[in-house]
Amino acid sequence: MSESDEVTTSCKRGARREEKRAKIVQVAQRHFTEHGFGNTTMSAIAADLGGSKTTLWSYFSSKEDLFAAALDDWIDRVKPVFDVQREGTLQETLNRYGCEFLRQMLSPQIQTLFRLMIAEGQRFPKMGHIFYERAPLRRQKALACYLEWEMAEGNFRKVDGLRASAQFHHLCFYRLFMHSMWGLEPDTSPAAIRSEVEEAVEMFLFGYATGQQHPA
Amino acid sequence: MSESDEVTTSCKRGARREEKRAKIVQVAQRHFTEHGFGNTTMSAIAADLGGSKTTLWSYFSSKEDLFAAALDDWIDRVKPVFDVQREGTLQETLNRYGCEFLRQMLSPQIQTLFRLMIAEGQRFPKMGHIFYERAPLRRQKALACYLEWEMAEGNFRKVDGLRASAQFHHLCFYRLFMHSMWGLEPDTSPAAIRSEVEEAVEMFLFGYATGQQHPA
DNA sequence: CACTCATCGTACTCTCCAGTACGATTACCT
DNA sequence: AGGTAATCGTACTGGAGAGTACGATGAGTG
Repeated sequence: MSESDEVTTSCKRGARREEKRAKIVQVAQRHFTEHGFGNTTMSAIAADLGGSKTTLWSYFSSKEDLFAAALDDWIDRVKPVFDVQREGTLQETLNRYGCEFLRQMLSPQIQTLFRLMIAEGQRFPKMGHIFYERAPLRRQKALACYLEWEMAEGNFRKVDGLRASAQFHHLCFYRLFMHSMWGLEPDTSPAAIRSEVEEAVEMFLFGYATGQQHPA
Repeated sequence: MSESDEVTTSCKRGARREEKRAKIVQVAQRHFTEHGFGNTTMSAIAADLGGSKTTLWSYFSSKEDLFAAALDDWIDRVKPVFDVQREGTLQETLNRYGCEFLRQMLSPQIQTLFRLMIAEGQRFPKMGHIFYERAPLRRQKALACYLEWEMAEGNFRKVDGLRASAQFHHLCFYRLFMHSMWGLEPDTSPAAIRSEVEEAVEMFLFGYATGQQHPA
């Protein structure tokens, strides 16, 4: 967004400006993610920076501008391990991947990000798209890719890989995740995570019906 | 909460007070669910009521008080059709139930309720518990009851009914629901709903693995 | 009728906070 | 050195909105 503004005539000035901007965004991020949009004040950010408000406004012309920049940067930074380590059976791989995924989703950072996206989503319609494409969709594509490989190997029914991938993610995380969002303080120990994911994987692969075969 | 305060010495006065209170809560509810907590003003509620601000504060001593009351009442009122109509096969029943469920979840009211729960959840820690028990949990129990019946009939693997129920609900609604939350404006036509639920049901019952039987 | 409680309207205080004005200071650049 | 951009601190404006004060008007009760 701000790299290619124009050829920076001076070197140190331009560099400092970038640095400062980054620092502002970083501080703003902390405030926004700790208190949300409404309860964060520009004055507090300026004070925290040690600088003056004037300077703040010379970088971002409004609070919403700053928020957008902070969220942008945050989303860029949230690049958790999307990789699917293809070791062992399909079942083993899904278990391993699922546990790692769920563990990440239960981290405070991700919780806060979701909370912000949902709470302020109305105010920034574009944010939703950006967020969705960079985080959940990217994830789902990565797993879909793996699932399609397993389809080719003959270990997985031939279905829409992306949808199956989304289904798997939802199965793994929404129960504990939403409980956590609602303040129910669910058990998020490694053992609980493992159990949650195991149930999901088993159902995902084998289903619950008895005495019948796949319709397809 | 306010029924058993004390024996109302006068009859008409007490009755009117209850009525008025209910009306206030109702109006407040509309405002809160339409604009959220932060963007709702007490003055607007008073104006909408036709009454004066003084009266408002004679019923609720603060904005947060009123919000709590409104949410309380709302949660009481959210009693969508939890019943599972047991007609046709397991598959048919799940499809019918799932579609109705998803349809309800995509309504603006439910969306807003979730948004409020998540956004203001920090401010009202108790709310999360109340909400969870009255809405999602109640739902999941209703379906779990049906699933356990199907287990007894031999059509469903013998597993934890509540967890399976939760899994089914999550499979059905989270994809479209969250897309809608993020402002992605997904297709929510009856056809799209049907398709989403069909995929969920099929996976739920039969799984995706090929060439193997249930491990249990 | 006398009394009381609820309500009303209006105008007010108080606080918080985004955003601005302005003059002074400190880098950097040529 | 002299010019220029960025920065600083402080004090201000302006608006929004929670909550209050107060005097007036009814309606219900005894």
